[in-house]
Amino acid sequence: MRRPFSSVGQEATLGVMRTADVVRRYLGAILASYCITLPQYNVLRILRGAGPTGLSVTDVQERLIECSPGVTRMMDRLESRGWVRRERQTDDRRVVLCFLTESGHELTDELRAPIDEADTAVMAGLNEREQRQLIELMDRVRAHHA
Amino acid sequence: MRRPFSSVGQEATLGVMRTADVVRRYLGAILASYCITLPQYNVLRILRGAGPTGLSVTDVQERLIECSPGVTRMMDRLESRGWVRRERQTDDRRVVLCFLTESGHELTDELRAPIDEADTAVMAGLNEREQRQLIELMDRVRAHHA
DNA sequence: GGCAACTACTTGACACGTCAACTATCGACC
DNA sequence: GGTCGATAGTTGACGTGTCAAGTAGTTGCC
Repeated sequence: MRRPFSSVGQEATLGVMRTADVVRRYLGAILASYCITLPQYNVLRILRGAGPTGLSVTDVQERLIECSPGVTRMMDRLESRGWVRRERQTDDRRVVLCFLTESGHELTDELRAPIDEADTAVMAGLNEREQRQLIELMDRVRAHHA
Repeated sequence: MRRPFSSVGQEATLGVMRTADVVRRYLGAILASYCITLPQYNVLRILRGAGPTGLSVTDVQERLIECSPGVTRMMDRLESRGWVRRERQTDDRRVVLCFLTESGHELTDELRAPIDEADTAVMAGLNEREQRQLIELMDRVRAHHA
């Protein structure tokens, strides 16, 4: 090893960020062949889960744990590609509801299997018990800061 | 839980990315009070580790696992803030060597303790044994795809 | 010497993520 | 009913990560 870590915490934080980069790049490469990015796919997946009632920009933002300006602009792109439709709520006109279009449903249908496969493949260095262990450890890291 | 995961792999990949976001935001918040970003600090830390011989842009890029264009532009900013000095190597004029300046040394000296503390704090949900376990699991995830 | 292939880096373009500031709307209270 | 504060969303600006294309310099081979 080139770098001597100055603490276990440092090694862990760097490890988490490096591992996330590996995962992101792996999934991103799969999605690139469908001309969509990982953040965009995540939004579509969230809207899909919401069903026909749709979600407000704030709802999507909360599920992404990301700032709302980013969501607005993401929706701009997703709408211009025809995967998302936006509509102002009538009873509270401040709220913008977002829905998956028919085309968006088709895309997420098509992507479900390859992404599921990729999620499994990228974690293939660990068996199922170890993956659950990893999940639990990470859950506790996040829980401690919530 | 709102979202039922369709596989253990999916839960693990989402967990890794969410945990990395938490870590990034936590460390980023500490660094923001020193008017520097996490990626910038990482570059300074790398240059510091290299010592007075400096590092080429490619060397830095390899350690960051990031594309070189990003490194060039990061160096532009770090140089304009006076933390980094660049110099063309004389025996191979394609290579640009990067060095930490005196000011850059002072900043990294000042940041070492608070960042060490933050690395520990952000992982405080796990004891040391668990942190080592997490590190080992993540190492194996990365090793499997290297 | 001269040309071709390669390497190191830079630049342009675009997708994000984030902060600050702004607009539109709602709700509550006088 | 009108004003004030809160809320939902948008826009501008900037740092960053990435791809594609371009430039400068090096090496190898004739």
